[in-house]
Formats: sequence, C-alpha cells, structure tokens
Amino acid sequence: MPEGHTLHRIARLHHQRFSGGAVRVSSPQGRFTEGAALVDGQVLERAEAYGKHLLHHYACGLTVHVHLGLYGTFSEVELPMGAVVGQVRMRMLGAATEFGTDLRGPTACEVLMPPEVDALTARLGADPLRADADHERAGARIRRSRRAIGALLMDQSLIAGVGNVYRAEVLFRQGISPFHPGTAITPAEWDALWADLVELMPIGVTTGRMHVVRPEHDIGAPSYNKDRPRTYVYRRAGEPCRVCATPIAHQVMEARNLFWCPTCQPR
DNA sequence: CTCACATGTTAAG
DNA sequence: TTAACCTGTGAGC
Repeated sequence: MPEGHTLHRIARLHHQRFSGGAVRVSSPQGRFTEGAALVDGQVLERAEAYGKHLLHHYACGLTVHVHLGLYGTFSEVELPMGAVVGQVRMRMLGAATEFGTDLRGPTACEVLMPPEVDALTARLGADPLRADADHERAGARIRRSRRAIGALLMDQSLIAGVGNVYRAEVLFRQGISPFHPGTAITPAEWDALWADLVELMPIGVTTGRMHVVRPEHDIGAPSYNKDRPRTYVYRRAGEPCRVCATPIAHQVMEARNLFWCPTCQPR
C-alpha cells in the first residue's frame, strides 16, 4: 500500500535493522545486478524516505533509490531466508543481524550518485512526514494555481507522499470539494489541511494502515476491531456517507478514481 | 480457487 | 494517451 506512510515505515524498519553495518546486496532476478555489485559489502549508513521514495545511503557515498510504484513490495524476512520466490529485484541481508529483505516489482531500483540524489529531492515538494517540510511554500504555490485541489494534492512536486487515498480522505475531513481550484483555498484552509495530513500520516507509519475515520463516525464496530471502517469515501462509491448518509460520488480525475461526498464537500 | 482491481510513476508512441 | 511494471488484496464461486 505504497503512499508516503508506507515508505517512511519501511525506511524506519530498514534503518533499525540494517544501518551501521555492512550488508549483502544481490539481484536474484538479474535486473539490478550491476547496481547491487556497487553496494554489496558496503556499510549502510542511513535509510530514509522522501515522499514515496526510499533512499539507502551507503558510507561509500552511493545511494540506492527505490520507488515501489503501484505493485512494488518489500518483504521483511528473518534469516535464514528461504528460496527466492517470484521476481526478486533486490535482496538485502544484514551481515551482522538476523534480518533480510526482498524487493519485488518496483518502478525504480537504482544506484545514484550524490548529485542525482540532490536532483531527486529537489523535485519533490513538502512531505508531511518530514520535519524539513516547507508547507508555507507549498501553500503559496497551491493558492497560485487554478488547477483543482484534488489534482494539486497528487502533484508530488508540491506535496510529496500523498496518494489517491489520503487525497480523497483529507479533503473529506476538511469539507473541501476536490474540484475547488487552488486559487480558492484560503490560507486557513491550507493550514488546516496540512495539519490534518501531519496528524494522519504518522498513524499510517506506526500502524502500517490508513486510519482516518474519527471515533464518532465509526458506527457499529468496536474501536479496536481490526475490521473497523478505515476510510470515509475511498472506494465507497454509492455507499452512504458516514456523516450525512448521502451516497458517495465517484468520477475519474486525471486517470485516477476520485471519491467525495457531494453534501459534506459542496462545490 | 480464480479473477478484477489497486495506494504510482515513467517511457514509449 | 497508452503500456509497462508483475505483487497483494478482496470479492465471488
């Protein structure tokens, strides 16, 4: 489920498990063989996430950049790891730990030099999960744009890490129509929207799941039931709004499924 | 079990 | 605009 929270969760886990020691890196699938050879046996210094991008920084100065895309997954496994299952692009083993990880199906898995890392982070916008996020700058750019806020929230050069689920859910929570142009978003609305992302996304990092439904709207299920509803509008087209019972609306916006409540988020 | 669909992005056409 | 990536999940049988 790779929106930004997933990558930050993976980065935190990898940092805990692998940083500070040499790691073994290979590419059983074969499509990352050359890159793996560059960092195999090197000391992993730090793992971090920037939006939906994962960075493994090595002491030798090289960085492995991973973007999961829609299908990519890391499976974390305790050693000894079993036989390779499926198309494992990158396998990383901690030389001095009992852990390993397999990467399958990523959009990107490549070794970057420092200038390339700088170029990558330079093209990403404010990440609600990072302390160095510049939300004022993001807000200023949004309020200058006539594009719909539903599209702007998905633009990684403006806000990094928000995807299709958080986009729909945060707009619902803030009562903002996704069709509202950026120019119509007030500074107060932007501040509240940003604050909500800063509140919501760490929950996803901690739990590994998106929990955006407030307890008072969590009708019919005990709060600690793992099957409790976790979204207000995402993938709920035609179902009653959890707040006002209006059927949730759906349409494709820029090739992505968009969901909203026409009553709670009036145009 | 099988099948449709999905949280994202890039490159080709 | 479309295909590719090629895994995981959940619905339905």
